[in-house]
Amino acid sequence: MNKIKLNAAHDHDACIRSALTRAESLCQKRGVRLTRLRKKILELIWQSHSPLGAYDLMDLLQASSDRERVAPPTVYRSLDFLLENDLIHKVHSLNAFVGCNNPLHKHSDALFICSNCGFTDEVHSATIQQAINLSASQNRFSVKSQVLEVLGLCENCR
Amino acid sequence: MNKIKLNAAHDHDACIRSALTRAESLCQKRGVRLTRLRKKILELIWQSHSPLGAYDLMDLLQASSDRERVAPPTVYRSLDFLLENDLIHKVHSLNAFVGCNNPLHKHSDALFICSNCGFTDEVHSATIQQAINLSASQNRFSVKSQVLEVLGLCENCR
DNA sequence: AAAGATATGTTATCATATAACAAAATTACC
DNA sequence: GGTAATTTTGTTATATGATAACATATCTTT
Repeated sequence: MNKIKLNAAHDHDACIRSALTRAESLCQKRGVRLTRLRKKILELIWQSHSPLGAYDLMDLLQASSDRERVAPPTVYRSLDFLLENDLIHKVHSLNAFVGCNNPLHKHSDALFICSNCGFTDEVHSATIQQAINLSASQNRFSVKSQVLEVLGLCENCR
Repeated sequence: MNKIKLNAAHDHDACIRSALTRAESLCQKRGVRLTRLRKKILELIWQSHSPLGAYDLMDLLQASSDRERVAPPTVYRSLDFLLENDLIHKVHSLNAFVGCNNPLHKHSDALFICSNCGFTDEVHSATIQQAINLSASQNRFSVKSQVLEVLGLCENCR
């Protein structure tokens, strides 16, 4: 995917800052620790604003700090922490991770991922959820979790 | 996941047979070749009726035939063929593959996957699709493809 | 039967993710 | 403040999933 083309409506710096601020307060509220490493990784994910693989993150960490290259377990542990605390999502179809917009909601949102620029939008739609729940109940299926990843072109790239 | 508990409504042998028959005629119609290997792999996938990983398939192939263990590229090439011809789906959240029910439709269906027995049901819901399309258009996003995987408990396991 | 095309075999390697244990940092408690 | 307990990070090795590149075999057409 190419570098993201920021659109006018999207102040990316503000977006990153607010995501980090929300993460801080959420972790404080939950009594968990957003350590320097975890925060750095979350920041890198938001800076990209497009799905990043764990090994991409390892490269970025090495580049952004003057530190040694961290090993896979280090980055995966931070990713696990961020996942558990709803601060990021895993994009299964890409083996990659993106920032989560609304970590406060127990959400099962749709991810709209631009295959050109990588811009990823997390959308909560009650309509989609109702449709899935209806289909589940018609098939006598009880839903525990779900993955909805939509690939296509964002407003700027289409 | 455990062995699948077949329910009364599901005649598994007939299910496999009909899937293979449909695959045969579809390939004939399309002028592509359902070779012995590809057919065997498709059969193994349907026998399981639950998502199988590529390496699981390698094991099963070895066990079911008296042949040597096939190497990864061999099985992945067959899987690619089956994917291209809409005979199977990839379950991204499990890195696994399941048989496709309706290979004739250009479909983007929901997969309901039982996390207990692995039974996987492919459901086409116009309601879900409409909801996704609506949400996409509201976000000025043009959809190319989508992945909807619902994990939970099937009728028998809940 | 030969040539061309398609499919499969083989070896090596890349990409993604985790197990197991050691060291360091943080927190809790006295 | 100092020590124990807990949590986090570092390190090494390895598991798991997937593909590249090239060789051999099989099928198709003539």
